[in-house]
Amino acid sequence: VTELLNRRELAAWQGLLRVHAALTQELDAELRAEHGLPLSSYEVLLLLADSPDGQRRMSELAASALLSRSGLTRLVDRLERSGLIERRRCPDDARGWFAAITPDGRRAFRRARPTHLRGVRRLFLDRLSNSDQTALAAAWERVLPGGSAL
Amino acid sequence: VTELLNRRELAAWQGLLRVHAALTQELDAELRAEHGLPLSSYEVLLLLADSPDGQRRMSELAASALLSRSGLTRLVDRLERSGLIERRRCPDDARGWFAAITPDGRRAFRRARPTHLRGVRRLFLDRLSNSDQTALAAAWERVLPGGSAL
DNA sequence: GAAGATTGAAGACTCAATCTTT
DNA sequence: AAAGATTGAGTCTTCAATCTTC
Repeated sequence: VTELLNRRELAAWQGLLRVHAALTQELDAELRAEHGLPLSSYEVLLLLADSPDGQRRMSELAASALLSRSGLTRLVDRLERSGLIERRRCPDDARGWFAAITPDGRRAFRRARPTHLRGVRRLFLDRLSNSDQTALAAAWERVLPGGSAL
Repeated sequence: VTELLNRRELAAWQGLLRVHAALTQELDAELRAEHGLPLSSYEVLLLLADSPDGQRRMSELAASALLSRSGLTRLVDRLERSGLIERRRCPDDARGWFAAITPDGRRAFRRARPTHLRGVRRLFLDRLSNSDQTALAAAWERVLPGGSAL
């Protein structure tokens, strides 16, 4: 049989799964309860609010938001229906589209951001020392260098 | 405005999201391609194979598998349809049910385990030093003490 | 033919309501 | 009344196929 995981390996791996599940569930629930905004929608608004002109290509956005292309299409559909973003044709390439954040979208993002940041601090960052955080960041860089995909 | 995240905090938090997404997607794809077994199903088989008598209460299993009760009910439905596990009445408490792994389930698990372990090593553990792994394990313990829920 | 984006169909998950037993 | 488990309805996601433009 393939060598099983030892205690240290198991703790490192299973902990990642447990912590991710617990944190994303709780953060998603808080954003929905206080702002009617799922975590996935918040993340797209964040990416757009941080972009020059408040817009990004659909496929770029899919990669950054860790979603499939079709998954992003549906999510943008929902956000467009809510009036938080809008689609714009890409002038240089008629195949392409931008997703652009609207004024309503910026308002919703500004309101939701403190909730999210407080949550991330309370559930995650506040429980870690600075050197814990540095160690985590270094580990992530070794696992996925340069923030690349696999 | 609420204080934004600094570079270190952002790297620690965003890295967790990126690494989790990339790893679970790839591990799930490998298990499906080689054994027709989604990662969530593999995890339930693992929990049962490791249990005395190869069985666990439904609600215990839901908590361990990081799923809602109803989510686990559906997953057990699928695994029962595939013949990999079966439901058994709980003798002490007529409200309760056990999910029990079948001989076919044990075979499927034994075949899939090397694929999964190799994947976890290749994508995650092999890219980290022993002290990285120890640091991660310590961090998880601080974020979710005792492997508890929130 | 390949890339950007969308659609149809299906899978998987959650919440709230329900049923049964304690 | 509370706990274990399931169901119905709705949401979110993906894969494969499709359409359009490069």
